[in-house]
Amino acid sequence: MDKKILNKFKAVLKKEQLKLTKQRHAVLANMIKSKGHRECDEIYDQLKSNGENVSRATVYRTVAILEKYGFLRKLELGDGRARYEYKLGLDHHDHMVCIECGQIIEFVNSEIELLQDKICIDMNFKLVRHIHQLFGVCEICQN
Amino acid sequence: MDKKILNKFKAVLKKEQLKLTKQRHAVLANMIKSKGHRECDEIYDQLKSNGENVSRATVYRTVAILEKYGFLRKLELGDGRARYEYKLGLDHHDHMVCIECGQIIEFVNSEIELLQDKICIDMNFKLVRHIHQLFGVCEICQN
DNA sequence: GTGCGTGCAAACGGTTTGCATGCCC
DNA sequence: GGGCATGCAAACCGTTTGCACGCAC
Repeated sequence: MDKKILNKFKAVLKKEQLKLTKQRHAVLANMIKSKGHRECDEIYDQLKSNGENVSRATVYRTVAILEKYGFLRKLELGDGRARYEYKLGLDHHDHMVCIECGQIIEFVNSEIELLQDKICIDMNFKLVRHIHQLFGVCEICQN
Repeated sequence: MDKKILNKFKAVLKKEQLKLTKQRHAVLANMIKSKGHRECDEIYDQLKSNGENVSRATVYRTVAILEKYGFLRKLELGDGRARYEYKLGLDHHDHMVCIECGQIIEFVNSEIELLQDKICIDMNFKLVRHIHQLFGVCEICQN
């Protein structure tokens, strides 16, 4: 794992009086390595097939910590399963979801972000985070 | 209930070979009357206190039908409980959610809608529906 | 050594479903 | 009268949690 990231993780854990266990390290390392939009069970299975035994409960507990401290972003796509993506140091983006094949495509639009900020300012609403998801049919599935 | 809406409901049911039961009528009437962002249990409880006995299962089954045919919109706010709002004939809007008090504020921005459409055209993505939710602290809760 | 972290299995909670009965068409 | 709809309770499923043991610090 990148030393800078690991140090940041260590610093966060220390500050919160949490311990750097091999399970926590394994979950973070795995999330950094495969930068998709991943369900907890996927993470659990992949760790298991790597011979790194981390229980499902610990995966859930760890991604919650990683989300809380900004290493991961949690996505809710409305199908009852949460996805996580690694986000530290990466630019913000939103998601298009194909309702046929489930593919998730990222998109960026700074104009929308600005309009969004303006709405919040106008309405005196202190924006903390947002979800902007476009559901439809991707190019491939249209054929 | 407005005759026009009822007729539309009847037409949909007929086309789908479904029956107009008093439970289905009660759920739709209730959704029209109280135009909030409502959980199934809320609908269930309110019907019950009106003396209209509709089982929880039937509420779930009915809102699913009403959503499918465009009478309701389903909102997923990431807390594991779905909300429904009446939408037939009303303008599209999106939502700001206060993370302190849970209040849901509606907002409209046609510029964002246009940009959104443009992104989809550019990426050859056939947009079906979208979610745009702003999470933050409302004016009241900032004090 | 202390006390947080883990694994396990059970609990949770919103939602869905199988089945016998009810009622719209 | 036929067959979809309902109510009930059980099942479902992703996620959370209580508890005894383990391990980082």
